[in-house]
Amino acid sequence: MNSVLANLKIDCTNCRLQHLCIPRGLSKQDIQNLSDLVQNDTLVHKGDFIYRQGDDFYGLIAISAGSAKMLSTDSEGNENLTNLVLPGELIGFDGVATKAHQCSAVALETVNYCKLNPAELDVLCNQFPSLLRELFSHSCEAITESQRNPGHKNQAASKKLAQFLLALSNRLMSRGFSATEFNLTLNRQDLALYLNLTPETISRLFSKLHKEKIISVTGKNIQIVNSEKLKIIATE
Amino acid sequence: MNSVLANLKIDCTNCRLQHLCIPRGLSKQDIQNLSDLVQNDTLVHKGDFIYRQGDDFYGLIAISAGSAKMLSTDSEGNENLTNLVLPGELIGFDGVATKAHQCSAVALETVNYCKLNPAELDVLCNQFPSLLRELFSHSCEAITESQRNPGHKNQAASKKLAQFLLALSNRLMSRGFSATEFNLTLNRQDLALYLNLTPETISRLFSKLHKEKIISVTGKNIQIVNSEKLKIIATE
DNA sequence: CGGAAACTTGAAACCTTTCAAGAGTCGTGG
DNA sequence: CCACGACTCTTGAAAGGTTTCAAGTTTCCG
Repeated sequence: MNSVLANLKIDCTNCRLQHLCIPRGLSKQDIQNLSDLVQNDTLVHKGDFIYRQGDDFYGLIAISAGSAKMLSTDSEGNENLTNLVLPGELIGFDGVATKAHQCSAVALETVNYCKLNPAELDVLCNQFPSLLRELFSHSCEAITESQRNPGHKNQAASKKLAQFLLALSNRLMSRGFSATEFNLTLNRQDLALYLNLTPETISRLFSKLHKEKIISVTGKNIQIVNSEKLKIIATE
Repeated sequence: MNSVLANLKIDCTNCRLQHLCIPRGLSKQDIQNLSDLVQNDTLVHKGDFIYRQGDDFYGLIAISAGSAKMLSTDSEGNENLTNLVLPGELIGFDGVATKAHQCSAVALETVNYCKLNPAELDVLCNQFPSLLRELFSHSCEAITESQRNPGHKNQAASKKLAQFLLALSNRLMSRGFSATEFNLTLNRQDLALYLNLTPETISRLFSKLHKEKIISVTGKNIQIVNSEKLKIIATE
């Protein structure tokens, strides 16, 4: 590893995810103000909880590396997987209104994250309205997203899976990763929870898409072989 | 109608929905500040659009009377019904981040609404951080809600319908309406869109619940006859 | 009052789930 | 480094529930 690079302090002013994270659209001065409030680069391992449903509000968190899943247990005790979180995305909004988290965030692999603590969020609210405005914008975007893409509609299972794979491919590409080959950090059970299917159905669909040479599946390694056909399946 | 009451100007400081709407948790001074920025009581009729998907951001809107549905057409041209909106609820967040609305809001009956215009939202952002903070809190709540209750999970159709009816009953009750008898402002087609079922299935379920004397259905008039049994169906 | 739209009801088809069993993968310990 | 055990994944067959297609009935509104 390059030790010069390794010693550079990473903060918001030089983060490679600026265009996705809170700094998006902010002035240099605002990014500096933000950077002074943010706690950078906490590391957690696969399976660790970043926060748990029921915890006191832990802060707004930006995933800087790795991926995480959002879990929420409803009043009947059923566990739902509500989101897959990639680098540059913000989580923690579920603890703002009630001061206690309504979801759990679990690392799917080694994860680095930055955090704006509750106290610093208050500082920001009082002193830097433009930053708060940006956070407001982020949260509104999350609403729109979760309302417009209720990924769990009663569509054909193959359509839901194709849409998931294409969306993931796009999200990975916009983060600088390969759009055609990637590692699925969710296992079949988690993916089934997310898409409202059973693990068996997921497995059958993967096999079918593999046989048809539309994707190549080797365990969690996925290659998109024929994205055109995949798009056709995604639109039916 | 009582003319004295009718002539009283309704604003945020005397609104009966204070406990649900933006003023929730604000100081008297903040409510006054808010009230000065809000445009009160616009009236629209059944079928009218409050705003359309694609419109420039129209403002944050609080429904003060009546009900509305939120529609969004996805990239494939399929129309989804993402929400039923009741008095005291805020809409318009879908236009904040992009400055253009990602959903349409359509009145299901005569609707009155109050509006915080984009320009006033900016004033608020710069001058009254505590109000902006409250809005941020509202938007975070909406995220939590839409992520935790993806009302359209692949559950038994009867369970989804029972859950919908019970949730609607609770929401109406907390707004001062009857919890056991109400008018369904959504038609079967809209309800089917919302629950991800077909109108035929909705119709069959209503007939079944009616025969079993769990609810009484006469067109759009719904009475909850046996809420205990309905709760059992809702939890399976 | 009449026509269009919304709603209801029936029967068959289709797709996912469920249940079951076997195959593959991973990590730990000998 | 290999072996074992647990867990995950795959595959098959049957069952069940919603959708689809179709036709009839009711409601609403001009």
